Amino acid sequence: MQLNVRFKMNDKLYLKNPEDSAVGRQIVSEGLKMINKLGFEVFTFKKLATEIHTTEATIYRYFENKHRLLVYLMTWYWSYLEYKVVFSINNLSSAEIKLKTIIKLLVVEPAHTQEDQFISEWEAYQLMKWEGSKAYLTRNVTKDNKNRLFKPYKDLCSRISSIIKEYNPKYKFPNFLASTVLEMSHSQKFFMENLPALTDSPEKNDDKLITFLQDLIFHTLKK
Amino acid sequence: MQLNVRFKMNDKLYLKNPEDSAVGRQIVSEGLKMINKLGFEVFTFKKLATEIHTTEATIYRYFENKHRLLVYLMTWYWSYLEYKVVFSINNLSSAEIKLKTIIKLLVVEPAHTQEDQFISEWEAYQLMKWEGSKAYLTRNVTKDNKNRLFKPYKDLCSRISSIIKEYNPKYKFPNFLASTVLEMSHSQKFFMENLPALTDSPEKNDDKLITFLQDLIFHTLKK
DNA sequence: CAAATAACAATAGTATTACTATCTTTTTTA
DNA sequence: TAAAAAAGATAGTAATACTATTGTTATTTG
Repeated sequence: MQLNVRFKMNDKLYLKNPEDSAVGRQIVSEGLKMINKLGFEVFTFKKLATEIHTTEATIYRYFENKHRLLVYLMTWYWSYLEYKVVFSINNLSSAEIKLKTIIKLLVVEPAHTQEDQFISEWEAYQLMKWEGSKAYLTRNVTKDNKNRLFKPYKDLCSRISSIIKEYNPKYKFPNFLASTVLEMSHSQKFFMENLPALTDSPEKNDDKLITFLQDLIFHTLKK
Repeated sequence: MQLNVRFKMNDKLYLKNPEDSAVGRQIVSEGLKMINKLGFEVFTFKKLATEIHTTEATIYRYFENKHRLLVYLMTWYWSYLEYKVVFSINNLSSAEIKLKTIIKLLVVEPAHTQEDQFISEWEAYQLMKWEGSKAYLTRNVTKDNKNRLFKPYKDLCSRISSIIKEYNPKYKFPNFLASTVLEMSHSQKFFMENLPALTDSPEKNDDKLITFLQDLIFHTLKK
């Protein structure tokens, strides 16, 4: 089975929908790869234009600036993660198993092989790890938030939050806990790979992080 | 009592020690304020030079680029936090009370009044909240880390980690937990103020965040 | 099928950024 | 008080982050 997911993207994210044309799709998919390769600060529309044999002007017809492209990509990934979460816990009846499944899903790096999707899952995962928080750590958060650009992130968070409530309806801080797990599943991986002294897993050992997060969640939610 | 703290800064952080001259100190203290005002991306050395009535060239004699200034400031703040942590738990014998004290210290915004220090604590706290992770989320992490630029952050983390171990010597993930608390004490505050849907505290209510983090830590460390 | 229209390429141009270089003046220190 | 160091003044460059214009090529629609 070769599944191909698409999400309805907020139209404030772009000037012209990149999904509607070949160039548009290239801007998004190659842009993602290039941001990962160079880092967001070094990435420019000029470089991307050269890479995909188009012009800067063309890219600017799709995205207002490179930050919008970043938010577009992150938004796609958050939606994708919510989809994966929903899919993975489908038919599971125990909230405990649901939460365990979600943590694994968040921590484990997706496979890199044969990805012929519009947006590469593996690349999106790398982006989350390295540039994810830059989507909201700007002076435009409030405006962007009003434009509902972070809705997919909030939806993902509240999806996890509701399972936390399912597990322990009396727990007072399901959103804090959900966003903590979400944030930490990515940033602790960054630490493991780049600043291992901040972690307890010097090698790329996902199991320890999974155990840590599961412990954290279930001890906290103990009834 | 008017205490004035100074830390030995890593000399890889600057080209010329800004503490040694009036302009240097202005670059640091006004630079901090300006980054907070404009946001790191919009901040430039040119603008800072105009503000403090000096030239770009002069600033470049102190710092290689604006990212180095950011790391300098963050490094100062991490050292300062460690100092505050050590100071605040001095004479406390119970590891539990130590951890509770530290969480409060991390979460509560410092007072803004009459700060005649070289670096304003309140401004540094804002910087941590808005730009903190940008210090390490770059393609230079590894190099910067080799130059020991993140040592103060690691020291702060391991300081907390050792109290966690003191509280429960059998706990397997003291570093994960310490860095989680450290990161979350700042980024959940950012969420509370800017993306409250991700939290359980719509108003600026520190108590809830403090309770959440204390719960998190003590349930996790339950023997 | 022709005409209209939208999309894209090509090109040019501007203000700002992120620097480097050089020379002069001022301040510090020996 | 002379030498050295720091700062100021000024200039310049390559790259960035855009905007605008015009011509060309697809695509849509009447």
